[in-house]
Amino acid sequence: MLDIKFIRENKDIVQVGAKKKLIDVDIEKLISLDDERLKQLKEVEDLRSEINKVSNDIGIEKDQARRMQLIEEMRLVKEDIKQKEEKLKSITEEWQKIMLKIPNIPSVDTPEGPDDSGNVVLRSWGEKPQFSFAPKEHFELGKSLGIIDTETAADVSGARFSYLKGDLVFMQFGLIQMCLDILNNEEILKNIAEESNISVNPTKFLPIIPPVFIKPIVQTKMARYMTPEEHYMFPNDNLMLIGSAEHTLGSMHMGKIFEEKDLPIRYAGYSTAFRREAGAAGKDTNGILRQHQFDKLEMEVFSLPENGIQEQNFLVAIQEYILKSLKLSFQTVAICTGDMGFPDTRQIDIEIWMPGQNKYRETHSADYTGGFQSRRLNTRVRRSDGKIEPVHMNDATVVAIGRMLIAILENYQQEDGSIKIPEVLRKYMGNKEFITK
RNA sequence: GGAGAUGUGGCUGAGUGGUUGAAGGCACCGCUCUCGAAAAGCGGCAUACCUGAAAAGGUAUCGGAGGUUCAAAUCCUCCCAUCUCCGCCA
Repeated sequence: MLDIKFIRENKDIVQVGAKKKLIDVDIEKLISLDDERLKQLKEVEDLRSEINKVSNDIGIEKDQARRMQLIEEMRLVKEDIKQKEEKLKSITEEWQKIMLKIPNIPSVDTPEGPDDSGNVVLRSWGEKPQFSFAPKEHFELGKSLGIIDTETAADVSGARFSYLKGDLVFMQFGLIQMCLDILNNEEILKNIAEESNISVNPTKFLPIIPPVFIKPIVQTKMARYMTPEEHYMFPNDNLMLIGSAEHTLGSMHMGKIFEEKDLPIRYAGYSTAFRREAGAAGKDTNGILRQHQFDKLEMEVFSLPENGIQEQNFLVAIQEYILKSLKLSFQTVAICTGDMGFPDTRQIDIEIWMPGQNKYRETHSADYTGGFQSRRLNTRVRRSDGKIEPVHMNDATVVAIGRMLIAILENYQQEDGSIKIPEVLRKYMGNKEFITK
């Protein structure tokens, strides 16, 4: 969330920012509510102060009669506090509700727009592959090769589940291993940064396998996928399944204060992601594009505020480096105000060209949330001058398994229905060249 | 799942219901000493919020949430986590 002080001092910016994100909030109402809250808070604190003072006096008062009188007086003050506290509590609750609804403010370079039609292509890379035959969609290829089985999965688990089999499994782990090797190599990271003219520390990404369950209260602090319908809930255990490793990576340092010299901290988290896809009924129902369950390698970075944008650019550069290694044609897109995530101040997506579908499809996202999540999580940094402030947080996809497999299947398909394995992946797949029946 | 124990500041570790936001130690920062370092000495060292231009003052926080009390780290209830033993298990 945003800092209430910041909101008070920049109410126009906050109001306009929410409007651009098409989110309806009444900042004026929030501020008048905040005035009321502060007034009430002061009253309660003054009364408490009185009790504290007099209680000390009572402790050293020798005169029994005087003592009893003070105790009686304080008993009355306590009644008064109780009433005022209740009022404060209800005001604070309403205040909090509005605070949680205020989205992060879009960065100045975020394009304005109502929905994905307002997104702006920043750059594109690679030639779209030309085929001498009509390219197939991934589910046809996967089915005929016997490496994707959604039908059995539908019987066993329902729609939007799949069995990935054989070489596709090797490909999944090959991709993950390849990417971990990159993220664990400072030399490569340094080169990626230099080639994109990004000035960041080449600190490696520490690989993490995080929990896939999260407490709902913590999920709220991550401020992503806010409606309960988007999550698998386990009320008996008061737990829910994560929709992304981001949720349990970003919350790893709740309540912690970093030292300035320890930043940036970079993680590469591998986990299964679980999504109910409640709002996507009937959309992308074929194959493995939109699944309830998929594996994903995700980057999460904690940095100094002034380095946040550079970190995001760096994460995007890493994503692009990986796609270039795989020789996949893609475009990098600045997501507009109406399409971006609630906690994001700047969102950049990558879409890979999918020949079977004859369009670009989103495969990667890079979300810069600034201090928005960290303020809720209470993850901060102590600057060298002693000042403490929220750290800035970035998260970004490395490989989202379903979609990356689709991209490879569709782009590397051959006329006979076999799949040529991208060269960089072969060493992770027993030097195999093709996936065949 | 059963039995027991424990949760205090960055770490360690005291703490009888009444100037305890919390002794002592370590770590850290500053100063003195030194050519420099070490050692020693002196001082400083939690976070959030409120008031204030500032100095400063106030409130809250001793795993978490409630409660008792004029007053709670200290008493009560519930929850959570950790440790040990047993059981089960990849």
